[in-house]
Amino acid sequence: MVQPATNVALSHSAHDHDACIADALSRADALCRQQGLRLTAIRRRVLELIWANHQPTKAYDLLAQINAERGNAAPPTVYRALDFLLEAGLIHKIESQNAFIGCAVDHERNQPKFFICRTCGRAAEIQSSQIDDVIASEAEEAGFVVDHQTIEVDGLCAACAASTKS
Amino acid sequence: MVQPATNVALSHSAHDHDACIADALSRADALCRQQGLRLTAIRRRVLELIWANHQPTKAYDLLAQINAERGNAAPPTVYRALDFLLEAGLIHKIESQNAFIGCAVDHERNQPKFFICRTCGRAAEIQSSQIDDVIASEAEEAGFVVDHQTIEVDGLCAACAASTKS
DNA sequence: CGCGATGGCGTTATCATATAACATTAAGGA
DNA sequence: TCCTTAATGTTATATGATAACGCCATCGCG
Ligand SMILES: [Zn+2]
Ligand SMILES: [Zn+2]
Ligand SMILES: [Zn+2]
Ligand SMILES: [Zn+2]
Repeated sequence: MVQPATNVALSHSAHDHDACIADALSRADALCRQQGLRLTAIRRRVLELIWANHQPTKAYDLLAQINAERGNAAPPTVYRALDFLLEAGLIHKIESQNAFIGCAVDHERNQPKFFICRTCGRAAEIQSSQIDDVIASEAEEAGFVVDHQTIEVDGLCAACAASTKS
Repeated sequence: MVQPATNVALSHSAHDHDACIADALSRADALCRQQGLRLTAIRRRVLELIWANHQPTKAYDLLAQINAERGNAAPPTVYRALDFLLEAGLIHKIESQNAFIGCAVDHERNQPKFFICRTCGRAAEIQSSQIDDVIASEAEEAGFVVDHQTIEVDGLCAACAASTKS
């Protein structure tokens, strides 16, 4: 079972990170098998790097990490992998940072949304559907048909807020 | 009195656009006078262009519009004006589009948030504080201290939805 | 008034992010 | 096998944003 992402992602306490990455990859494998998508070597490696970083990660940083191990890939290599992963719902883009982060959330009834700590850089995807409900009702009222949401809340996570308190 | 921005901005019906621009500029003049900020010629012109476009506008488009009339400004000219206007709260950045839009909203008790129509390109800043309230309570629960929000809801405005209907 | 401090702007160069276009290779089905 | 399609490689370029430096206008002060 996946724990609420909020806790793991924003927590500063240690966790079994290898297992965390492995879980994400096996979920990805399962999802792709089930949907007839091809999680090729590059795509899988990009996803793995994103999870390994465990923070919103920039495309060119991924590119550098890839090139450190396999030679000289060009930007399209990474961007195509990112496009695939986005499309498959395996990652999200953090628009306010031009960065990408892994998704461990079920989006049947809610859209992606994030708390992002400006101090430690961690981003937590939160799953509550309350925000979606309010947006839906506001949209309804305005006759607006919702397609996609970008919700990124910047601030201080609990741990960083605590250590800031003079 | 400023009407709720939602209606004006997403409405496809005509409005007195010259007055709309003039209002925005006079509000900006007042705010800057009051806060001891200098709304210089360039800054004012950039703000005017943003309002004239009445849609999220890209920095390099503004640059082109400026250059069409005054010669050859360089990117920093526009970006510095944009930084000033953002800082002053006179415009917002639409992160999902790397574009900028004028603000006609009172942000005492709520943070910027937008409905953006993918068909007509219009963006409406909505003022409801319900969304802020829910986010605040979710944040509270997680011990997260909110600093800034990026809320951009993409979809179809009422007018475009109506004309799409089969 | 003369002077120095500051802020705004011009200019050049460069960095950062993302995609277009086309060639090549790999995978999968008849 | 051979054909089709999807994925990847490769080169070039588009698009978005900032660093760094110098000049000049504005303003406070002696
Ligand atoms: Zn997600
Ligand atoms: Zn933190
Ligand atoms: Zn606003
Ligand atoms: Zn529309």
